[in-house]
Amino acid sequence: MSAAAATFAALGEPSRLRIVELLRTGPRAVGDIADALGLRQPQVSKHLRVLGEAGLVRVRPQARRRVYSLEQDAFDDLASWLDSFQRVWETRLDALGALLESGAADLPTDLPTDLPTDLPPSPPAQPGATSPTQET
Amino acid sequence: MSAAAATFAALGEPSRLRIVELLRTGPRAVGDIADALGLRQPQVSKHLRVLGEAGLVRVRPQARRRVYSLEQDAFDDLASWLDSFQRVWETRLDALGALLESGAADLPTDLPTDLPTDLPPSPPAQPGATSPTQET
DNA sequence: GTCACGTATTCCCGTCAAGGAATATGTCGG
DNA sequence: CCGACATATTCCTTGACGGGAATACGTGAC
Repeated sequence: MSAAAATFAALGEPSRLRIVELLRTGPRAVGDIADALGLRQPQVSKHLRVLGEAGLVRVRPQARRRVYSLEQDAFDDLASWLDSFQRVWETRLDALGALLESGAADLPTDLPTDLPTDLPPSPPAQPGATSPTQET
Repeated sequence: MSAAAATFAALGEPSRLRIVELLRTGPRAVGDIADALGLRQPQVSKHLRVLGEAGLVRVRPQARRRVYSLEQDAFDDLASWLDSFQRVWETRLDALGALLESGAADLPTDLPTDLPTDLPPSPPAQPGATSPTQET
């Protein structure tokens, strides 16, 4: 599994995502995380293990406690992965614009000129609103 | 499950991530995706459904085919989610800078850029690497 | 050494999701 | 209407994952 997929899989678990978002406010020990999120300590340890294997957190033993913090590099990698998508839109829109300006009204039929507009009755899902997915 | 978690979960499946990365090069019909990735058509349809419910792709019926393309909004949302993490580092670095300027500043400029509770400078973290536990 | 504390690991179990195969739905051409 | 093509859906099985409970490990205090 690609590293990116492992990263996404780790973040795809709600409890783990909450842990990551909590650590966004600063490093925390295992017990503190469990307390803050209302989770049990063993589950938190398990989740932290997965997050660690995905390179998302690092641990620093401090006396008897183990303080976890976010691993910046992982988020940098995520950002550059995302960047490779941002450029897609720009490139495609530029290409479309150039094509239109060049007087090419005879667009090939297989040219995807379908960026904007119509959306068939399918996924209204968007972060920030609950998806119509069958959620238990 | 938060919408962000659903998005990450969708991308956390290797085949789905490959589909998304393929669609980065432009819209594709289901059969073309299956052919390009060496997957079977029903599985591709299932994955596309999940991606659609996560708001990551949209579909445009075109004759007998259904052409899928990336949904830009989902990636914008991901980017802003990531930004909220980037600011963490900046904030801390700013705080560090402010601290230096505020008078305690006779420190060398090559001060290790550590977080609130000092970090040893050694981030070999690459996605797909090892656990954070100190392998002794 | 012994104990208490914090954390990691193990085992068990229920659930869920992914792949395979078969089939249903939908759409176009004749 | 019918057949061919493209895609979606269903059923089934199996493996992985998450939570609960109990326990092992490591470290500091006495």
